[in-house]
Amino acid sequence: MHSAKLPESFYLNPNVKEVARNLVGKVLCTHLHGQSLTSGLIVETEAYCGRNDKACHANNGTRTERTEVMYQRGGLAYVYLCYGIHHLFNIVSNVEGQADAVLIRAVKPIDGISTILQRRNAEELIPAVAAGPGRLTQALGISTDDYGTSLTGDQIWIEDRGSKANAEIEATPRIGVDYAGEHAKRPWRFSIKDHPWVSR
DNA sequence: CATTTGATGTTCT
DNA sequence: GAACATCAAATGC
Repeated sequence: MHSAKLPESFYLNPNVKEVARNLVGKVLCTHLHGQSLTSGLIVETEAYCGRNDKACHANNGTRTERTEVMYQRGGLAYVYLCYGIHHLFNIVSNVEGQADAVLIRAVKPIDGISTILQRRNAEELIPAVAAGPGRLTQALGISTDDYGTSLTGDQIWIEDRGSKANAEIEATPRIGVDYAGEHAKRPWRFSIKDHPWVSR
């Protein structure tokens, strides 16, 4: 079957929670550095809002070199280094000036399995290969070099392969943001219910 | 099993 | 100098 790359309009939605929920069940594809195409089914995302959300890097107009791309129009990649080791992949959403983004937390590999296993130095396809925000970036070859890459290009993009919409999506509190106080309890994490590839 | 700890480097105070 | 949207290996049951 022919798969459809999501258009820029998908990312311009001003409701970042809706974007995060809609991304669950889509397919994240990468074709980088002349290597094989790799892809994975998105099973878990988190929404970060630029206004009144202490967990967001660009909360309430905090504008730095690192977060600059979040203020651009939706449809760009926001990749940054976490804990000095892990590259975390986010999708910028909303229109220019509104710093919203969606963190991809887990995928289930579909295409380029052997390349993915090689990148992760793994033997077999188990959830530890790509269930986790630092893991899937390594599995798909994404790094901070890809900061600001447009998702309407041919390096990183997202497809709708018409996966079954009957999968139950649940909303739970975000992970690893306890420092954000009350905001950490917001149910802005979306995942496919009881899916074995959801992180933690 | 559960819990703890060390690795690692960029950003911001 | 502290904090940080994490992971994997080591330790304690």
